[in-house]
Amino acid sequence: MTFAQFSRAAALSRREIYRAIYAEHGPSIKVKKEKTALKNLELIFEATLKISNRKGFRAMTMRDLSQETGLSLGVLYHYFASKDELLDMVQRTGRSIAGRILREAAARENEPAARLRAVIQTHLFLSEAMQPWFYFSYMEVRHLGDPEKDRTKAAELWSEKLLADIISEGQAAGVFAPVDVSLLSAAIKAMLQDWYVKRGKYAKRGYTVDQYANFMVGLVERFCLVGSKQAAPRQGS
Amino acid sequence: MTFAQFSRAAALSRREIYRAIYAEHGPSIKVKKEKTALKNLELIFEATLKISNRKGFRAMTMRDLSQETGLSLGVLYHYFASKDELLDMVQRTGRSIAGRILREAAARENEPAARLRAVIQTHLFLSEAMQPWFYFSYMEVRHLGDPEKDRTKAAELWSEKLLADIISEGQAAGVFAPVDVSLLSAAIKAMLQDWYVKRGKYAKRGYTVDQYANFMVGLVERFCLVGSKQAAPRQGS
DNA sequence: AGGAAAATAGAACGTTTGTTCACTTTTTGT
DNA sequence: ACAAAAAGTGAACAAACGTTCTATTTTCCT
Repeated sequence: MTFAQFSRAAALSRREIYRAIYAEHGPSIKVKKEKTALKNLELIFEATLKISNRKGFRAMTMRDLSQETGLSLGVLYHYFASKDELLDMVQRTGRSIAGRILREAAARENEPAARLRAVIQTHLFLSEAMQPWFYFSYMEVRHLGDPEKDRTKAAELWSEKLLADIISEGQAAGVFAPVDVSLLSAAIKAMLQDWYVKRGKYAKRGYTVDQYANFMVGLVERFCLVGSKQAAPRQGS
Repeated sequence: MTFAQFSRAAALSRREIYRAIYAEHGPSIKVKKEKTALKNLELIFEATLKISNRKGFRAMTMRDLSQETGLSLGVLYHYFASKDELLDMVQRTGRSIAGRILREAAARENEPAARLRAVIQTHLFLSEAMQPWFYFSYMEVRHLGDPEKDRTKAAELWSEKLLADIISEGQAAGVFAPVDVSLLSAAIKAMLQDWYVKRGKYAKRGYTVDQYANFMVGLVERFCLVGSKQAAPRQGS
């Protein structure tokens, strides 16, 4: 699978995302007309990610947000009750989308090696398509209230366990070598996260997400695939 | 090398660290007697790392810092001119210590495979000994002013280039396979960072830094060492 | 076109923040 | 023991913040 194929397959249109937010947070949002609500929700979320990912959510002021969106302070508070609630909304939305797509990808394959490859690729493609969201979620966990913080950490552990289960299954089937499952899945997660946390670095060096995915899959398979081809791994692409 | 050996070898005594800070920031610090200066500097730095690493430097107030250190607001400002300068001081100190130790470790070995192993181990052991510092530096880059931010990023790229150069050298000597140098050194960095960013996760699972170091070295060597032993990698330790 | 409903604007308010400074307490040198 | 120097205190201040609210503009429906 390539990133281009993934983009076509995954239903990730912006319109739908904001429609889902509007539907879910209906009671909290004091705007009646869907058309203006969607337009402003997109403005607000986009600006929040842009400003926060530059200087941090805590350092972003409501006046920053007002200026960037072109909306007045009063209007902003028609979409959330407080700045903290805005933080929760961004967090929740990203998590629910990411969870859905990852679950679908893991269910599509059966054979352990293929499943492992699919989850790695899908995670990378997803974080590529939603980079600001992933970066935000990663950097702002500390500023969440306890309930939302717990949910975020649980989601991260869930995706790591998804990897661990696949590896364990492969070991039981004899296709993966008996490496330390917990450490290997943690290492895979670390590399997955690096793609969206250090996105700028990879862009500057001219790497595409497809190249990174190929490299990661090669690295992981060469480490734990039993009887992996001993030919030297290829460069980049 | 083990972490215990590293701890004994590296000169990392707290007294010396704060003496260096006091010596370097002499003109900015309005306290004449070295003894009280060192005592309070340690209180301030320790408290800054503790509070900031829980809720972020920006969210830490001077009153938080005053309460945690037991020093009054007025006294705090005898050690730095502003909150931003405190941020810079913490950042600079950690960077200079880390840079010195890494440089020494890289110079000690000659053969590429041994050097690579030494740099990985030293980086891990160092971040283990100074975990709060590393975590702080990683999470608060965004809140630095431009000059200090540039220096921090440069230091990170320097350590990545240190890895890349060792790998390139090993490839030229024929001991490393022709893998993508830039991607491999980036992946190594990602795993090194995961150790101190997710320190709590690994602690909860009962892993020591020595186990993590062995795993990482095994993973990397199995990926790029030409003619690496095909025996299945051992579990954990 | 005109009036009701929805959306928008931004001045104003109370809090919290970083920072200062006149003052008190402690330590030092003789 | 005592003055001078150093260290420490916390009330006070201005700026900046999140949030509210009334007044105004725009949109919608008939």
